[in-house]
Amino acid sequence: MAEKFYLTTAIHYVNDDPHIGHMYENVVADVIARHRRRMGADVWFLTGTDEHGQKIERSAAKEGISPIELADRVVKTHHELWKKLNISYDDFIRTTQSRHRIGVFELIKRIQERTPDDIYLGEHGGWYCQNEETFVPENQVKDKKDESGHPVEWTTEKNFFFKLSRYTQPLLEHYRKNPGFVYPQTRLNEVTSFVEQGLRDLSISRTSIKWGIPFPGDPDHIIYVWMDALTNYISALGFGSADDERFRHYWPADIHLIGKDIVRFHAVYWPAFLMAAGLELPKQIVTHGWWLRDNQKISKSLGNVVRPYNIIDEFGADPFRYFLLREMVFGQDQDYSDEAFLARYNADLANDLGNTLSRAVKMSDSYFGGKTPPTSCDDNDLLRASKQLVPEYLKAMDEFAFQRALDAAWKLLVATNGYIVAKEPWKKFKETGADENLSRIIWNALEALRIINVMLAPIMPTTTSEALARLGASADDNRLQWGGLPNNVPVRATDALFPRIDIPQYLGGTMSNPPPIETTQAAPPTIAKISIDQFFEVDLRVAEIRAAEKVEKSKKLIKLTVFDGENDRTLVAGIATKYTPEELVGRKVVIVANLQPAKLMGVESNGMVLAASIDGEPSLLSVDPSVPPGTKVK
RNA sequence: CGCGGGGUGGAGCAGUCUGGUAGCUCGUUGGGCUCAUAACCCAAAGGUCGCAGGUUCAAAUCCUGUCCCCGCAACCA
Repeated sequence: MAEKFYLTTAIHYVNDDPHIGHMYENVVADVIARHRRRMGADVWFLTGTDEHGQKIERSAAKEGISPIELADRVVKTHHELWKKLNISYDDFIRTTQSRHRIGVFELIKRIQERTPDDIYLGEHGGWYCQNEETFVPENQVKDKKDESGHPVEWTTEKNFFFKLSRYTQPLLEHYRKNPGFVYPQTRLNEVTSFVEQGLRDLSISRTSIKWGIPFPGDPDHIIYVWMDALTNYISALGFGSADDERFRHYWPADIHLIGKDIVRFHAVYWPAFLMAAGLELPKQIVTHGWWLRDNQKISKSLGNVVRPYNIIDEFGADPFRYFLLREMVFGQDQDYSDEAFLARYNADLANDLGNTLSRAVKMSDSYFGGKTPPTSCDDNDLLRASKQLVPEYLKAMDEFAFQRALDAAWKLLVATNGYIVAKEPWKKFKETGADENLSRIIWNALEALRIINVMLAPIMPTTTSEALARLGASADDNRLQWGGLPNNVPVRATDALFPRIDIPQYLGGTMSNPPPIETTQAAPPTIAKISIDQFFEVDLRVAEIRAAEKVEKSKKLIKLTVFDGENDRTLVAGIATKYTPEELVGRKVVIVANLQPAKLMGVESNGMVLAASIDGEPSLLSVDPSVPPGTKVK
């Protein structure tokens, strides 16, 4: 009986098309799944989508469609992409499916039965916006207004709560006993110190949201994000349904693969829910890093979302999959660029892998009548190299160190190239013909390439099948031991597997032309026209800076005392990245004098200093020194 | 003292947990080969591993302090 192996990705939120981060996560999961499968495990690989919540509700409303219509549309792009990327998932869960709802109900029921006071009705306080009919997250509230300027009020509502606080000690205990529970270790340390500060109970329902799963027995309440989303890992297995055989077989999960940003929910909330319900905990939560663009986090608002569909379309899934795993040190963040991809493609895939395959196959083809050589060999340098490198490769694969795994494969590849040069088979063919010695040499090179391609198969499933077939092995060969290549079977010498690419030409000419990167630009904000009267509502004046000091513990803020012609007033400006307090004193600036006061880092600011902003860098508007303070600006 | 990540040859990065001659890819220079995708092979130049202390026979690696960069959180009025 094969060992079961249950692997999940996070479910992806459907408010937008997937980007490189989602792609990376699913590719990594797929590589793990394929590797385990061919090592004989009984793998169940789950991915899916998170479709509930306010954002979806609102995006859909904006487009004038129902939430489910929006979700259906985005899910379609997910499916298409995963097909394109060869993601071999066994199941795809959507949180809008009835099986998911059944699973969530069952989880809540189990918690209520087991520890009745773990879920209770309590009061939740937050900033509520009348216009949007919703609670606004704390960080989007400024001066009692939300991001779009609507007034918000501190409001309380009745919510269901989960008694997370009760699980502080049990969780810490679990971390202590299972140091591998979160990988890598630094993430577990992070979680541990968070839990050590003590946990607060968790609000698990909202009455202000419509789009979601109603709370059992109280349909005014909608089950809130994490209680809903996390449950997908068991609802997909049929948890709570009549047919829960899969749940009984595959649960607990062997690996939840997630991004490092949601480790808290998976390592704290999720195990707490499961403990409360009396269910087994997942064995391991594996966290990966982020893809960055120009060393910045990818975000929609920055408009630097990377969606390299052009790369995938042009080069196919395999080179892209290879790049994702080779370029990133698992767990760390990594910068993305098309140039880096192209460099890897040419150097590793075209020059090394493709070219070596090509030269070896062509020699076999022409020296041995289109077939693999008649004589095998079980004592040579390449055999010894493979005996050392294959275990290294396997160890790295088990540790999610894909970069090292690929390194091991490439060492064997480089050794093969070196072997060919050292043995000079072309010379031997001219001198002595296709004798036994030559047969061994070519066979060794082909056999090493067979093993290399078997190593690479989980990462590049399509091209390695093709390569194995060209070598005379079977396309689904998965034997990592030396000696698997048959004699006297046809090889296929044909076109290049990874044709070299002319990088400057691909990037469209000179360096002065920045390469086309597939990004979605943030839509240019459309600013409504205002009347001149509206403009005059803004009281712009010249003011002189009398004093300036940095605001304590702040990075950007400088507290200014300015003379506006009548009074000294205090205002706070976010310009510390560019200006020191000393150089500001005595300077004349333009201020907005009738702005509502606001508190920033505890300092009240009465007005605003005008500055031009270049990529977030402020540059103060200067005024002719002869202009006296208090002068109106229009 | 908010939390975390990073500082290693020209560029990009491994290596740090489990101290022991500093490694990979790209780039540069010289040579070789011509089977192969103007590719491949060999060799060379290039690093006081941010800085300062400490532990040790031995420190990129462990400890202490310090500087700089980047995220997150809190402040861009």
